[in-house]
Amino acid sequence: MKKTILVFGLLILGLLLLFQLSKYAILSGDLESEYAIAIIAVVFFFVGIYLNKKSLHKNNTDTKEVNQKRIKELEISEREYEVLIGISEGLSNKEIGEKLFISESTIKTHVSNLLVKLNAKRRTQAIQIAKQEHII
Amino acid sequence: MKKTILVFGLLILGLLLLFQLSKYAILSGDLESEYAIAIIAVVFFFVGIYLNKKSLHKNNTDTKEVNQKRIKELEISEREYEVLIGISEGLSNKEIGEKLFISESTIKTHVSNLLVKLNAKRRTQAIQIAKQEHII
DNA sequence: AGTGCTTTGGTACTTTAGTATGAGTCATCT
DNA sequence: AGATGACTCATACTAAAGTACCAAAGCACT
Repeated sequence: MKKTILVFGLLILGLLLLFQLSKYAILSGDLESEYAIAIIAVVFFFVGIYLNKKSLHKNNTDTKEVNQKRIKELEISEREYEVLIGISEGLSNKEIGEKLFISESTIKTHVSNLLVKLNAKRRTQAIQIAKQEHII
Repeated sequence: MKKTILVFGLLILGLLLLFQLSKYAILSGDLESEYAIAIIAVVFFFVGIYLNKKSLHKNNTDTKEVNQKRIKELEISEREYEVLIGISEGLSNKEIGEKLFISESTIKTHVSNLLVKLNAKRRTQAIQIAKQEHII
């Protein structure tokens, strides 16, 4: 957060400086007004692109941040989450068990608990809800 | 495509016009150079944002276009695709049947064919593959 | 009119999924 | 030390999902 403020502060400062410089350059005749205007145009053009990318990127990281919080809110444990990932990868209970080195019975227990916590009736619905909640 | 060229042409024309106008405005003293520069800055700032959004949006529609082609390549029929959507929504065969007003038996047939066409062992895997193929 | 494809539906059967219940282990917290 | 919660596993069921095979209706194309 502090970094963002610093970057923006420097950005605005730089732009104001450029602003003043170009104004005096034009008035004093040191610089052709075409060049000054062109520089301003190009700079602001890229500033526009930069800020746009920044804000879009922010949204992405925001939704990724929601993940962990939501998982905790739903009281999904570490192991249950691993099972959830297995489900979303299209694995069977048996395959998930082999992947995590535990029995199929245990997977069934985890899946059952997951369905309750995600308020889903089936594993396919669990996938859909988990995606909606941005936890996978 | 033609529309894009038209928009860009008009955009460039407008910017050039603005450019010339501001130059003459400054030279003739009709307008304070600050204002001219400010206008240029603001305009190019938004042009930067606009072009950025445009290019990002283009990528999205591109991936959406892949959809239909891939569905045909995989020889997935209209009805099968509707069933696939039902699966991805987390519905049971029975629920999909009720949604499409056909029997559960028929859904099972469609699902079975879908699994072969998508090279999946389970409906959950079908979801994963369908997402990978950008067909849902 | 015949061919091919999609869609529909059914029966019978096998395999997964999911529920309910109980129980043991282990680490952590109080 | 005892409570708590996460993880493990098993048995016994019930409910879905999936497979295999067959069959018929409808549509488009030639």
